[in-house]
Parts: sequence; structure tokens; C-alpha cells
Amino acid sequence: MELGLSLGDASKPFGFIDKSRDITTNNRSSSSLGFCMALSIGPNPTNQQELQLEQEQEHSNDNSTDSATTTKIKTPTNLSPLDPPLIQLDLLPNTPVTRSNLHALPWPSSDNGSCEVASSGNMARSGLDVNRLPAVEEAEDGAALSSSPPNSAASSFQMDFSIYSKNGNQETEVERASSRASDEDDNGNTRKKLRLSKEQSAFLEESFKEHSTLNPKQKLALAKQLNLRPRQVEVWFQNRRARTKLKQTEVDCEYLKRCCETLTEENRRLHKELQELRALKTSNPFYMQLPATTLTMCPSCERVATTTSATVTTTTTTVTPSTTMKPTSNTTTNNNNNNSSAEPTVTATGLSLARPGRFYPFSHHQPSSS
DNA sequence: AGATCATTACTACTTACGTCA
DNA sequence: ACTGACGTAAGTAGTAATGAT
Repeated sequence: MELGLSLGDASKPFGFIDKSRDITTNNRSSSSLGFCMALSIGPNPTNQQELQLEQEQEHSNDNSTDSATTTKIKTPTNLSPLDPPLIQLDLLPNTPVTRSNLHALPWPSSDNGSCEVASSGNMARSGLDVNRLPAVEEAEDGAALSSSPPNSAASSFQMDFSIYSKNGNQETEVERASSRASDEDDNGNTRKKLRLSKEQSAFLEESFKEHSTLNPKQKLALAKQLNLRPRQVEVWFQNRRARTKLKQTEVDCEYLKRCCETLTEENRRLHKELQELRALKTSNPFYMQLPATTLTMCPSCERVATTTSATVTTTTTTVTPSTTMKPTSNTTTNNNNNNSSAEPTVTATGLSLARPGRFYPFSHHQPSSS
């Protein structure tokens, strides 16, 4: 009697934000109390070209002219009027970044799309840009992130979270963080920890829900919007992925523990049943001449199939995982995947758990080959 | 075509710092 | 005020993929 159990590999993508494209509602945010940002993604030739443009832009900023910036914005190949904004953000003072005021639109593919941010309203420009990057740091990032003079057109790229800092006790992590960052910049070598503001974290979180990894354009766009270095955005996503994986590992562990308990109980029950059958067979040798039976569990429908030499019957199983399994890139799991000969089994005398995503005795549930 | 090297992006692990009880 | 636990930003080493030569 065998029970093969393949733990689920139910990959669940992150929920997507409402893909609202109602840009016309921006107009309300151009009132005196709010501002609106729209990050648009237009076709873009190549990364290198964009970087070159960024460098030109930075160069132009040094010369206090907007020529390169406007060149970038007006280049037909870079920005099409048909291209919808990537992220449209309506914010009011003291309004945190939430799903309700964040209208996220699909990310650009890694192959196209340059990121542009246009803002309406004056508050973003007039406010104190507390998290501004010194030119030195931007140079560290390969001049990928343009520095924008406060009054240049490019300054509209930057989300000005300092709006919040003007309100009472919301003096805010933004200011503290930026001042610490400035200290770090001044000292150079000292490793001061920069704590991201709630708004920055929330925005990054929203972005992470859209995509857990970033391509260079997305990274640059986020960095610009949040007034962070691209490296900071990159690190944040790395750490965020690590946290997600850690949490998922904990969930997996809990689930496997429960699975183990359930299977142990099932094993005990089957063991007992086997003993009863043996006793029955001993007392009545002509009773129950059954063929060898194999129990296999379908990983998708989570049913146990009792397989004999001729028939397959499916019954509901007693093992019902309540936790949705997400795929983990756990190295332990992956390392075990190449051992195809050791099929996981639960026998009447022993228990071994199946490895996720390997055992598909049901042809109709086999994953499509990709 | 295959080998080698540089670059890039990632993971895993670690460290350092800020916050809070 | 001090301290330890915890969360997290950032550093480091190793690895895999990719493109150029």
C-alpha cells in the first residue's frame, strides 16, 4: 500500500492593483491642495540610449539649462502621446500613499519604455526637497539618475514627500532620514542607516506588489520618484524578496508540519487497518483475495486515488492542506528535484513526505511543459 | 564553435543601526 | 538611562546568465 503525496506548487502571483487609466480625473488634483504625478512609459530604443540621455540631462543640469531634458521629453521616439502613464498618483497634503490614490498602470516591459514623470500643480516644486541627492551620489550610480535643479523641468520627476514634513509632528522620518543621509554623504565612509519614510516604503510596497523584481528602467523611475538612489531601490527590493521568502518558508514549514502530523495519524490508522485485515485474513484465508493496491495523491485536486492493476478510483482525502503553497526557490527543495528515482511514499510501516512539484501520477494534472 | 572574460543581477548571509518595550 | 530583541538598510561573497572578444 503506497501513498504518494506531492505538495502543492500553487504559484500565486501578487495581486495587481487596479489598472485604472482614468487620467482625466487628474484635473481635480491640480487644485491648490493637491498635486498629481503621472509616470508615463513610452517607447525607448535601448538602455544605453536612455543612459546616454540621462547623462546628457545631467550634463545640462550642470550648465543650468534644460535643453537636454526637453530634448528627451520631446523626442518623438521617446514619448508617444498615446502612451499611458505608468503610475498616476494623486496626493493631498497629509494623505499617505494608498491604493485609493495610487493608480498604478502596467510596468513597461524590459525592452521598451522610457520613464517620464509629469506633474501638475506647484506644491511639488515649491516644497522643500528634503531627500535630494547630492551630485556625488548620483555619480556613484553611473550618472544613471539625473540630478534635477529645483526649477528645471526635470524637477517634476521627483516626488516631493516634504509636503508632509510641514505638518506638525509629521516632521517625519523623511527629514530625519534625509538629514542622516546628508551626514553620510558628507562623511563618505560612515555607514549611516537611512530609514525610508512611510510614504517611500508604501510606494515601494505597491511597486513590489506589481513586480517583485525590477528592470533598470523601473528602478530608475522609482528612484526618481522617491528621491532615492537606484541602489537603494535595488536593495529595498532585494531585502523585500528575502523577507517574502522567509515568511513563505515559515508558512511552508507550518504547513509541512501539519501535513506530517496528518500523515502520521493516517499512517497510524492504516497500520491499524492493515493489522485488522491481516487478522481477518488469518481467521478466514479465503476472504478478500485483493490485488495489490497503491494509493497516490493528486497534487492538484488533492484526492487520493486507489490504484489497482486495472482500475483507478478517486476518493476524497483526509489530507487537506489549508495553506496555499507558493513556490519557493528554496535550495533544499531544488536540490532534491534531481532525484527522480526516489518516489515519496507513505507505507503501512513508514512515512516520507513528497517533494513539491515532482510527482504527477495523474496524466491530466501534469503541468504543461514549458 | 567553443573558451575566456567582463558585466550584471541575483541570492544568501552578515553587519550595523534605529526603534521599542 | 540602560539593555536586549527585533526590524531593516546596506555590505559582501558567491553564482548564474549574457554578451563581447
